[in-house]
Formats: sequence, structure tokens, C-alpha cells
Amino acid sequence: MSPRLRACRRTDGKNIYNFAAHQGGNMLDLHLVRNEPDRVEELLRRKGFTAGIRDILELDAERRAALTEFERKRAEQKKLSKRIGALRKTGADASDLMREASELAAVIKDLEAKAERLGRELRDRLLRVPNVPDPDVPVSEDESGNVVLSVKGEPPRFDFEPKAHWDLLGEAGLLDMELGSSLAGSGFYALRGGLARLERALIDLMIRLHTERHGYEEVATPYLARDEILEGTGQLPKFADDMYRIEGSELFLIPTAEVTLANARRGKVLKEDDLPIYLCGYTPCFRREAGAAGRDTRGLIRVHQFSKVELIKIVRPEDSEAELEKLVGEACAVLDALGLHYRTVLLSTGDMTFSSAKTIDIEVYCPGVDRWLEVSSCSNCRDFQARRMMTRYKPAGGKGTRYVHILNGSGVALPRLLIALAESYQRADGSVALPEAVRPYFGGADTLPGKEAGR
RNA sequence: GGGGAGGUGGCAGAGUGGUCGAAUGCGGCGGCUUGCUAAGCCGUUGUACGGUCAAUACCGUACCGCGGGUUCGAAUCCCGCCCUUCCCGCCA
Repeated sequence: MSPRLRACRRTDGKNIYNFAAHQGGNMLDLHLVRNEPDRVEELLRRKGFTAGIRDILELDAERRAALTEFERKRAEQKKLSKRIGALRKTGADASDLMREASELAAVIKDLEAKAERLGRELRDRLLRVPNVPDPDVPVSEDESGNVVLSVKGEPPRFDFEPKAHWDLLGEAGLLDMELGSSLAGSGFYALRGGLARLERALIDLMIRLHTERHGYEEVATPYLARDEILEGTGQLPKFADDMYRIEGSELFLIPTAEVTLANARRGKVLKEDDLPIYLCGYTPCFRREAGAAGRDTRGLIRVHQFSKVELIKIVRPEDSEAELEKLVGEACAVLDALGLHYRTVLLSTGDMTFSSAKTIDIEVYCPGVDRWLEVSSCSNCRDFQARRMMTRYKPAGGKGTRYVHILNGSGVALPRLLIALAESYQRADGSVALPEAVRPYFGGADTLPGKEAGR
């Protein structure tokens, strides 16, 4: 972790047992790592994590030994203290025992510090290990191994040369890149007139679809979150440089509402009846796009701030596989409603995110730029995030607690949806036909006017 | 920004520096009683980590917002932080 981040992080504390409790737990099931180190190592290697886990296991063994030693001494100390208390109650002299206890206390202090240090080291290491991919995820170093699962609809046909959105919308005065960059720098943009309104209309459409048809609860969360929240979903500690941080605080601008929505049940022990929980919300998303300099510099394809409707599911472990399929369908419903041409893609191990065990992307075809653009990424994180944020549930009738499974998916991301709509439904005169589904949210109009009619 | 109050187990709510993992109530679970319903009675009821292990079993340690300190011993005393809430001021 960067020094600057360390400085603003809450300390991991003296709770030497439950390094999970309040600051978020380890990501991998440590028992699984102990029992099947080779298998875990192999799965992690598929995801590009080559550091190995041998030294983690060593550290784990060391920590446990130190913990046991500490606990033995501590038990001794507690007995001594009780004897002292009993003695003093009778008025007898306990000074010998107290001297003994005092020496013991000094020893224990060291033992505790050692166990604590090892626990913290172990946790720091574990937090940087990505989630293991599902065994059936195609193995590849990069996106070349992705597998197209389905293709929906037909590419739109034109009797003229379709324009890229930056030309189409720029010429219409609806997309103002210059205004955005003059205010906040390159990578920022401004939507004007009908385009700004269209974005709001689409947000409204999507949220109504998900709440009314798919059973989600709409939640409007803060756009900033504390570091421990980001740690819960997996952006921290590894990806601090991808986010905007608020100077002088522990707050980051969220890169996605997944962060705040997935953490909505943080630290809770839920009842089985509470599950599944479906949450959806609209937020702007802020991304530094560090390392992406020079890529997709034109238009709205890759920008530092964009709007997105996000979907989150908190479910029982046995349901997460099926819920991922459902989630993809719910995100696709947006594109279906708008009549867009899209495909679903199973991401290979090399293209998945840190926290995901299995990811299916939805890519929409944009004829102006002649590319498939990702508008949604649906991931099953299984218990990876739940462990970090300590979200569990109590099985009905059963004993104990289990970690929930958490899924996230965009439902869907906006600028690229605007791109797809504009480029797919553009007319020769520069105007854009609006699909029927969006019209009720756009004052009933069937057209996004081009230059002449604009403003 | 200034001042006050407070953060205890699923919830509500006690708690004297020493046998407090924590009274009590509610809820939950098991049982009895009961012709439904309601009520009553008895028992039980947290989580995590570590160890032993055949074990859903036993032992140990930790957890009373988070962290640090004092002490032989801290829910209880001291310090810092976070959060909640009330009053005042200020700006929307």
C-alpha cells in the first residue's frame, strides 16, 4: 500500500484473533488455502497472481504458534489475578503473587505484540490476493481468451455513412468536450440540451425497469466512501491509484456504486429470510484511468466521470450461480427495451477483475465507431467481498453463520449507452430517432433533434 | 464552527476495577400445559480465532463503537478517533 494510503488508513488494531471483525476480513478462506494450497495456487496463477502462497502459509503457521503461546500465558495470568483478588478480599498479603503477576504481564505484552504483528502482516498479504476464478472460467492471459456466449439483434443498416458519436453529437452541439475539459481537464465532458435530458431519461427508465420488473430496491448512496468500504469490495489496498481521493480525509470518490451498495449490509448477520437482497442505484462514477493514457481519447468511450445504474445482489451461496445468469438477463433487458444490438461475453481469467470469480460482460455494438463497447460487467464475487466486509447470514434452523455471496452488475453504464443509441439510431440529417421505450421519459418526443432544431 | 448527552449481546436496557460473556425484559429455539387463538410454566439461546479430536464434542483466548494508556487485573479509570443525538451559531 502506498505510504500516503497507509497514513490515512485506520489501524488494523489489536484484535489479534478476528482480523476480520470490524476492519474487514481476509479475502481467501484461509482454511481452504491450508488444506488445498496447490489447487488455490493453480487457480490464482490463471488470474495472473504468480507470487505464490507458500510464504503466506508459513506466516500463518508462525502466527498461530505465537497466538497459542500468548494464550497459554494469558490463561495463567488470569488465574493468578483471580487468586490475588480472592486473597485481598480476605485482607491477606498478596504482594508475592503480585510481583509474580507483574513479571508475567511483561512477558505477555511481548507475546501479544508478536502475535499482533504477525497477524497484521498476514492480513496485509491476504488482502492483496485476488479472488480465485471458478474452475470453468476459460484460462487466458488476456481478453483474447474471452468467449462470446450470445449475440442479440442485428447491426443497424444505413443508407449513408454512420458517424461516430463525437462527430454526430458534437456537431449537434449536444456533446461539449471542450466545456468539460475547460472545467475539469481532459477526460471530462459536458452534455447539453437534449442529450443531458436523455441521460436523465435513461436513468429513470432503467431504475423503473429494475425496481418494478426485477424486484430491486432503489437506494441512493453517498458518492464518497471511506477507505475500509473500498477495502470491502476490493478496490483497496491494491488499486488506490485508480481512484480520486479527497485530500485530508479517508474518503474516495466511488469508482462505481458497487462500492456503496455491496457494502450496504456490511458487518451484519442476516436472517436467511432476508435473502436474496436486490439493490439498485444510480450514481456518478469517478475513475482516474491511470495507465490508460492515450486509449480511447476521443468522445465518451473512456472518461473520468460517468453515470451508471448499478445492480447488486446479496444471496445464499447455493443461489449465486443462478443469480448471475439472472443478473445478466436483467441488464440485457435494458438493451432489449431499447432495441440495441449486443452480445454477452464470458470473460477469461486474464480479463476478470480482482474480486470476481466469474464475470459476464455485455457489449453493445456501436456502428459509428464500429466497435463492441462494454456497457455492463456482471460478476459473481462469491464470498470474497462478504469475507472482507463481514456480511453473513444465519441459515434457518441451522447453527452458526455463513458468508453470503455478493454479485454486481451494471444495469447499465450510461455514456456508452448514449453512444450506442446515438450511433444506432442516427439519421442522415444529424438527428437521432428515439426508441419507443424511452419516449415516455423524454416528454413523449420521438427524436433527439440535430443541429438546426437544437436548443 | 461552539456546547451537552450517548454508543453494552438479535432488539430493549442494567452494570460497584476483581468468579462479567456480562443482570433483567423482549424475541428466537426445545419441552410441558392448553379442544382453536391468547396466555402460562420449565429449560435453552452470541461471534471469531486457536488447540485437542471420530465428533454438530471438549478446552483456551478474544470481543461491551475503534484504537492506545494506567493496573497484578478494565465494560468499568485516562487519552485520541469514529459514529449517533440534542441545543446554539453560520451557510444552503
